[in-house]
Amino acid sequence: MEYNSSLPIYLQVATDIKRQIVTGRLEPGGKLPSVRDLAISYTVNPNTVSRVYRELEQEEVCFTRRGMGTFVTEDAERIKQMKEEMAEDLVRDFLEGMKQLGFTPEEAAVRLSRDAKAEPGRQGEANGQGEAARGREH
Amino acid sequence: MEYNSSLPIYLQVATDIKRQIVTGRLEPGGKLPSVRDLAISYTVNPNTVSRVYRELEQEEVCFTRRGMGTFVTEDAERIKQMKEEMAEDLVRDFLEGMKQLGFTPEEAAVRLSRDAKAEPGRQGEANGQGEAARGREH
Amino acid sequence: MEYNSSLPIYLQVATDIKRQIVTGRLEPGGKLPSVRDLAISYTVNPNTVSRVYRELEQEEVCFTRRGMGTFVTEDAERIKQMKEEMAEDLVRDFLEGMKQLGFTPEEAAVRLSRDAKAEPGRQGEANGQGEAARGREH
Amino acid sequence: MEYNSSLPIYLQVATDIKRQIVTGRLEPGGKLPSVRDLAISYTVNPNTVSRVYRELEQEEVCFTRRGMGTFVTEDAERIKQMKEEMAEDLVRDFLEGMKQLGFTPEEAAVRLSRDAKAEPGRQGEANGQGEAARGREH
DNA sequence: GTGGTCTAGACCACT
DNA sequence: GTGGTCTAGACCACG
Repeated sequence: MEYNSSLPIYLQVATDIKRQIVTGRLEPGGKLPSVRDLAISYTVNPNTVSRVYRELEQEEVCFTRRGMGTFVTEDAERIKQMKEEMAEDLVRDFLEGMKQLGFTPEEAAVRLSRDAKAEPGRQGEANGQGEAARGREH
Repeated sequence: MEYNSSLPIYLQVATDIKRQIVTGRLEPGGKLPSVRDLAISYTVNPNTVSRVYRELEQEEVCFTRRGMGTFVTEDAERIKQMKEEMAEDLVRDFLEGMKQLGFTPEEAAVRLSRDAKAEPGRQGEANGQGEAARGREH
Repeated sequence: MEYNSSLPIYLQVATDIKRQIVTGRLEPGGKLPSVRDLAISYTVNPNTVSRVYRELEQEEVCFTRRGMGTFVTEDAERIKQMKEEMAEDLVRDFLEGMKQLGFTPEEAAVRLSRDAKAEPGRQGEANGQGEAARGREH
Repeated sequence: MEYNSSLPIYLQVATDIKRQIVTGRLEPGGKLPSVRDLAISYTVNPNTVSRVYRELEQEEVCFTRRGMGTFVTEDAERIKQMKEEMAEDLVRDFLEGMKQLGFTPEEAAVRLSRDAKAEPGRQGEANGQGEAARGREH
């Protein structure tokens, strides 16, 4: 994962976790790594991971059982909803950017459709793993 | 303009200027503010603005006449081309983000078309002014 | 190296580096001195050296790896091409100077051939070292 | 004339005068402009022009008659000799530059001959006038 | 006035 | 350790 200094690290990590959840790499009800392990794999401070889990809990994406660990929500509907929200954010940002270039939403959509065809979907390749723990010291 | 600490300020300012050029708020051949004036309006150091103008020159978007000032290129073709490039970048970033959520380009395009219709183009509003100098301490 | 105040120092240093590259004193792919070291050896500010390296990168003579350093391009063809460009510049300047004295290019060539014979080539001596850091106060 | 800040202005002006003499634009025995007029046409300080004339006198290119003005030497041989010297300087600088690029004098001569043919002599055009008084304040 | 160059010194991200 | 960015302030050449 690449870090973007514009956002607090904990939010960037949280987004990365959420992506793994909405794409099914992390299964509903599945156990998340321990705070300590996740801290190591992302090369961040354990306190930061704690904050990540707190954030995810607040968004009702995860839940914690004392002594057991942190788990992905079992609410498939909530996961689907979250995927929607994240997609909406991307759409909104894209349209905003295009607007700043002088394109109307319709023009943006036309353009995207054209380009999307040029670069057809390769679903299998879409969510490669292995970009997990590229760190940053803390 | 909002600053995003992930990108060097000089590139963010450069992008802002380019947006004003591609949307026609700055006319081909028109004079850009002086280094010092732009430094004041963006609340950055004059050296930073120099770097912005140097960057824009390198991209052949502007040209400089010593003692006269810095000007928007008169090459309308270049401006059009730049607008294309900037739009391509947004499209690429959007598709990449959607891909990370598990959407194929086709799915992304479908979704965008749907949302674009929901929020129809308001051409008149597209190029709002007035978001000039929101500062940054120094 | 002797400084000639007519040209910005960063270009003079850049030219010096390029000379070392085209003559093979600096090898393709080889590491250049760090910004700080070069700043010391030329007795200039590190920012000036940064600008030198930026310039060389723009000319595709060098490339940079963050945290690793700056390196000579591995593209031998580019180096050869650059040597041609630099030679062309010298030829052009020479012919221009002779023209201002009233010599045609042919006359200039004849004269040069005569003088070149008088001072025959000493290939071994051509790439003398040891003219490194002759300073400049700061 | 373009000024080159690497050299004292008086030497740059002197060189310009000498070029006009060796190319015949200023005739042997001819009168040079007054200090005051030359100062105006070059936009420099009259003291600077005085120094120019002093320099030219010392090189025996000009002579001064009190109350009459400054004149080009009538010694055609001296003029021819000076042209030689100036050409020699150019040749030497060119060969030095090529040597720094790794070319032997022979190689430099070969290259120049080739390029000189590519850009054949246009003697009539060689010494255009009209680039006299492009100034510089003082 | 304009932009261009240079210095000094700071802080950051990356390895 | 590496280079990249930014600031502050100085001086210069050009018009």
